Amino acid sequence: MHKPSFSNAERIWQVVALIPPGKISSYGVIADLAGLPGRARYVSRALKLANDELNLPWHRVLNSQGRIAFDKQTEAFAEQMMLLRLEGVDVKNGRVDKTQYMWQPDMATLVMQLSF
DNA sequence: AACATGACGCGTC
DNA sequence: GGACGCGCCATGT
Repeated sequence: MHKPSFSNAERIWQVVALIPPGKISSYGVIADLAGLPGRARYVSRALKLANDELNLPWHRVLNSQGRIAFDKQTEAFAEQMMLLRLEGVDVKNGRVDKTQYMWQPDMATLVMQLSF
């Protein structure tokens, strides 16, 4: 077997980087798109591990209910809500309307944009 | 090798 | 809605 070109974390980062401004996705969906079904938890871990200089749009990743995953009273929560609002996403009570904002990428385009 | 971590998801009550 | 249990598993120590 060949050594994989990218680690699981790197693949997750690649997918997150594709979420367009004004749209959101979820940990579970990102895991699926990265070829890691059932590993939503690893997406959160990978985001925590990511270098700031990657400039990932981490704020566009919410939980499966469209809610910000951080506790309401944390700095991270406030920052994520601010970043989302800056790009026009309506956040109410730490939650966004998934039917309105969920990123629904075209598969063919997605495949072309990913390196793995 | 064993163990804890992790910004999760889903079903059930 | 909320609380709880369980599945998930790469990574770091």
